[in-house]
Amino acid sequence: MPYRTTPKMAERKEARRRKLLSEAIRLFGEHGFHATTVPMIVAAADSSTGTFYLYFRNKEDVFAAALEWLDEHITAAINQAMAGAGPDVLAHMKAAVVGLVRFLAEHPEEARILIVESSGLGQRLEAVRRAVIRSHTRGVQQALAVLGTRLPPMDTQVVANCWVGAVYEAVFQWLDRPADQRLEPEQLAEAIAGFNLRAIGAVGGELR
Amino acid sequence: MPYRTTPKMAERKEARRRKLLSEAIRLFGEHGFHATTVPMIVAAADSSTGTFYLYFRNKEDVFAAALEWLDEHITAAINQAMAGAGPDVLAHMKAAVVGLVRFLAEHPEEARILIVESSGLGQRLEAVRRAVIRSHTRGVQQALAVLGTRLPPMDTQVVANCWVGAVYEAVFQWLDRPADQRLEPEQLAEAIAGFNLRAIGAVGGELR
Amino acid sequence: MPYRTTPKMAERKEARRRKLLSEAIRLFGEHGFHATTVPMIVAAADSSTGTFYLYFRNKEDVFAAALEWLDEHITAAINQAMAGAGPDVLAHMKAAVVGLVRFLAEHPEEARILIVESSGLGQRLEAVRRAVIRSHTRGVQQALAVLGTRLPPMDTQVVANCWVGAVYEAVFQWLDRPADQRLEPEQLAEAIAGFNLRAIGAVGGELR
Amino acid sequence: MPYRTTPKMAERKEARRRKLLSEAIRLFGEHGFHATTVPMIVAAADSSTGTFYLYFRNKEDVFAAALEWLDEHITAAINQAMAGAGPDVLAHMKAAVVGLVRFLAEHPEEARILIVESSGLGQRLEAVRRAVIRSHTRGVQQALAVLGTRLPPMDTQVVANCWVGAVYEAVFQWLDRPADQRLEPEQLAEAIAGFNLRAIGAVGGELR
DNA sequence: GATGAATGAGGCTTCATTCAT
DNA sequence: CATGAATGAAGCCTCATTCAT
Repeated sequence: MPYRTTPKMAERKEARRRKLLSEAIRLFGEHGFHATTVPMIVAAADSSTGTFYLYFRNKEDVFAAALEWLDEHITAAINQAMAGAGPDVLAHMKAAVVGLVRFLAEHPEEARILIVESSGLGQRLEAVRRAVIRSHTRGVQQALAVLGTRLPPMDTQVVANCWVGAVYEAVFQWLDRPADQRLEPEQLAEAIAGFNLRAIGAVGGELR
Repeated sequence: MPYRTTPKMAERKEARRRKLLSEAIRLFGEHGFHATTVPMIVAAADSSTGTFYLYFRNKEDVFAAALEWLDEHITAAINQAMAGAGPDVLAHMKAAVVGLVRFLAEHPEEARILIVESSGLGQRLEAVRRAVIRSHTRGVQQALAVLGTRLPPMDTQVVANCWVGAVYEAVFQWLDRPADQRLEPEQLAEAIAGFNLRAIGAVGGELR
Repeated sequence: MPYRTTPKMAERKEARRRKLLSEAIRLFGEHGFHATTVPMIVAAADSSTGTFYLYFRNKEDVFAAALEWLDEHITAAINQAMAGAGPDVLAHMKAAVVGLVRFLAEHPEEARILIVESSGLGQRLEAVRRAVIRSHTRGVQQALAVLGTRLPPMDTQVVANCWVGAVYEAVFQWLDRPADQRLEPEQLAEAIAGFNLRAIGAVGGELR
Repeated sequence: MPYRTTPKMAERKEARRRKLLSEAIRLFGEHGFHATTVPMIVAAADSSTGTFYLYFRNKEDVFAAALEWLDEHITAAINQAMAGAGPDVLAHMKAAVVGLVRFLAEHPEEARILIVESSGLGQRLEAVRRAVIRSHTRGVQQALAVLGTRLPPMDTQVVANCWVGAVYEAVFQWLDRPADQRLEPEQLAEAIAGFNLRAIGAVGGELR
């Protein structure tokens, strides 16, 4: 008699996949793509090689899934932060920075997969990784476009890259220090946002 | 007749080492640490594996040497740029940015070893890589210290990181575009320097 | 109410087994033993791994069943062909060849499991495969024994092997050509039978 | 000082390769392609995995080399046998059979790689394997062409396949028996040659 | 009976490093 | 000094088989 897949089984399947993915994210963040082995991942997830390949086509695939996960969560964190920021574009931009910094600060291990590795992953993965950062860059660029002529004259492409680079580098260096020597995340966010806002000509929340 | 090491021999030795190192830098930049193999390096340098290990303890060692080479040249480029900048600190800082950007733009392949995947090397190499960037950060921080109270209130640690992050990210994204879609290096440098200077409160070459 | 195995259930069971087996035969013929995986078989048969192991002990088992199936059908085809051949032994032998060739030509995919890679299965399967061919060889040998002294002097053992080898090789090479470049099966059978009959000294349907 | 590759080294290299290849041939013949593992080969050759991949691109490559080796030696054996056979075409054909049978009988382990495996090796290998047998078939066909109208009417394509199939099957079945129950190789060769010659209408060394 | 998720042994292959020549 | 053949540890991945549902 044709038994069907029970909802319980589907749940367990999903749970397994999530476990594998979350351990993979952690390990990729800690050791990078190459130094993280499939055996390491399955051991951390209390699973087995076979199971791993049941859920992911290969090691690259799980790395891509990790980046995707990160992308979604970063985007959500930024959107949520912006949602509470009122109508002003500058306030939005600041909120986005604060949301991003807060997220990165609260998920240090996951965040590290954005720095820890770069090319040498085959074109495919590097492209995905770049896309994550590039999507923020685009957001910044759009905001700058809205501000338009009120800005000092500047190349918005370059400025957007500077903006994003400033955020990530500041956060990563912050993550690199021992936890007891770190600023409060809020202060960090404030400092970075201040830097960037001044860089586009805003003073005291106003473009002057 | 007892051999002596003639100057000529020493020259040849040095030349061989340089050849190996320069090919290694190029290949690391192109493919990353893991995807670059020792056989690839020695083939490119018309040498042999045995000889490679005569000049470098191992693959990490040559990567470290590559980073060191890059550090020296970047530092030299910056210092040279600053040397022609007059007495003003702000002018110095701008000159440093311009010098750095110009160097990275002129040595794209070598520059890439700073972003290119290098993890899973034990902490050691990653630390070296960080050190290169950190040394610029320190330079920026010192300059900021000199400007002292004339600056808007800001955490100089964070600001220095933002400053450096802005430079590198903007340059790397610039390198990522097809050559015919790039700004002129000078314009790029100008845009980045403008971003950073505004971010520390400078307007029109003056701290407002 | 106590269950009894209804005839209908037994039918369905048998049908399932047949489906699995026939798909397995097809796939083994197409890809060989190793390149055919259990998942491939169950997918082709719209079944599941679990069910597969309900009907077959393991992958070797289904291959053995495939060979057995082929043996039975080949034997039946030969017997049927011989049944219509009148009393003459030579006519019987010719009819057997024709029947075999016709069957192989009409079931090319199934026939291929006799040539297709099947080794590395322990001796067991290879032995089964050999047995199929050997049984024809025995048939030939018995016929030769009946003809006895009317034959030219020859080692019947060797001759029987030659006879069978000639049939299979000719058919397999025939199967290897594109369908539009093949002789008609009847002509093929005629040619092979002629070869073999001449080889045992028969000319014009008579032992010279 | 640029040491050159000494002749002694080249010798050793060649010896290593030969050792690996000959052990591979033996093992392939014994167990077939799939059941023969690279570790098995290197262990038998007192070598190491790394060395194996120094001489062969992969496992398929060494199998191809094995087939090539066999092809060369079979061809040589046949040619040598034919060289001493006088001017008559029939005598040549008989000599070829005798030469082939003798070679296969004297190299039973190597010969087995021609039967033991077939498709499922990727197209490439199967093609190579087929080519070995097909080249004999072509030789037979050419000889038949020379005999031309003196032959009974027959499809030379089919006949050539029968001819070759008869030889191989008879030899392989012969190899399958325990050594003490085998005919003498010369008698075997004689019997097979007799079968084939009669099959093309030759009686007593003459086409009648 | 039927299902398919889970397992893990074991295969192939790469490449940093050594050492005899 | 220079060479490159040899090594083997270790990684990725497949797939036959089991068993809880």
